Amino acid sequence: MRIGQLAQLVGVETQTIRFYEQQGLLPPPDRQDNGYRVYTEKHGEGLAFIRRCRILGLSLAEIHELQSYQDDPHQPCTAVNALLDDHISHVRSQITALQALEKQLVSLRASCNDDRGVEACGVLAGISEGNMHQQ
Amino acid sequence: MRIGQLAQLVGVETQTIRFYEQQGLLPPPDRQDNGYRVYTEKHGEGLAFIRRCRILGLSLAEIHELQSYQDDPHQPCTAVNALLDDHISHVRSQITALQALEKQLVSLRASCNDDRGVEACGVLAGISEGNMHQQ
DNA sequence: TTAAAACTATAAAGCTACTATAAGGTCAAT
DNA sequence: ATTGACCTTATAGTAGCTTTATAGTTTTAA
Ligand SMILES: [Zn+2]
Ligand SMILES: [Zn+2]
Ligand SMILES: [Zn+2]
Ligand SMILES: [Zn+2]
Repeated sequence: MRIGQLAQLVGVETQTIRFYEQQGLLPPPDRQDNGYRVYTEKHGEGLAFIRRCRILGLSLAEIHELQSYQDDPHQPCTAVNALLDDHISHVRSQITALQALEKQLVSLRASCNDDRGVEACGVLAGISEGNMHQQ
Repeated sequence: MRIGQLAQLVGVETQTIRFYEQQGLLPPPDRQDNGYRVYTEKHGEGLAFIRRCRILGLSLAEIHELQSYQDDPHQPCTAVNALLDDHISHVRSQITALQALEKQLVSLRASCNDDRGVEACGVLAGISEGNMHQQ
């Protein structure tokens, strides 16, 4: 299986596959005589794993860490679960920050309707005056 | 006023000020004979405006757009308000996506307790099996 | 058969919004 | 005279790819 087929199978671009290989997330495959990469099903599974992790918002570093646990299956899975717990709290704090931001933006937006000139725009005035309530 | 004083006044690093100048967000100040930048109060206001926009999550491109409106004060402010509306919807869709993600992560986490080996870890199994419900 | 289309390879740059480092010039005080 | 604080430019690094450039290979079609 060549790189294009693998890419289509998993739904990634070929460059992305090369990039993961370069980053050490995907093992370097064998090469044909012409230098073309040849992939096996294992590579497909590995790549799909990476993609699912990315969809879950995990960073490449976190994925790398997960892979190191996979390579050592007799360890207790405490570290895996802890990694996920950490990531969940990342996500939660992002949500909290964005919600505070949304509130601020909505109140700023409420300070203007569309029937004004830029010089009287409540939004621009609100930003310029700097009476922003820090979270 | 030199760059260090301006930086301290607004609470930014000096490199950030030079960066904004390079990006066309802050007008190039006059220079002393020795090449040092000399800033006025106007620059201070401009820089503070940029920083407040950044705190509101606006991109440098969006800030640039806002500045172009400021330079043309007789236009109606429809575009300003529209920019903010767009940004609010950016933020809202990010929140929605993150909330869906959080749900997925929490349910994945619930599939494992800490008292297993990596080979039986519900989290790793959940990712590997790929039975993830796409949002 | 040959020429174009499609695929592969590497290397390097671009994206965002800075931050950090290097190597050096300027200035006040000691 | 030299230390230290400040300023200058240029360059590289961050994350996770995407895009571009350049070139070699394979497949398909005329
Ligand atoms: Zn994380
Ligand atoms: Zn307005
Ligand atoms: Zn925006
Ligand atoms: Zn587990």
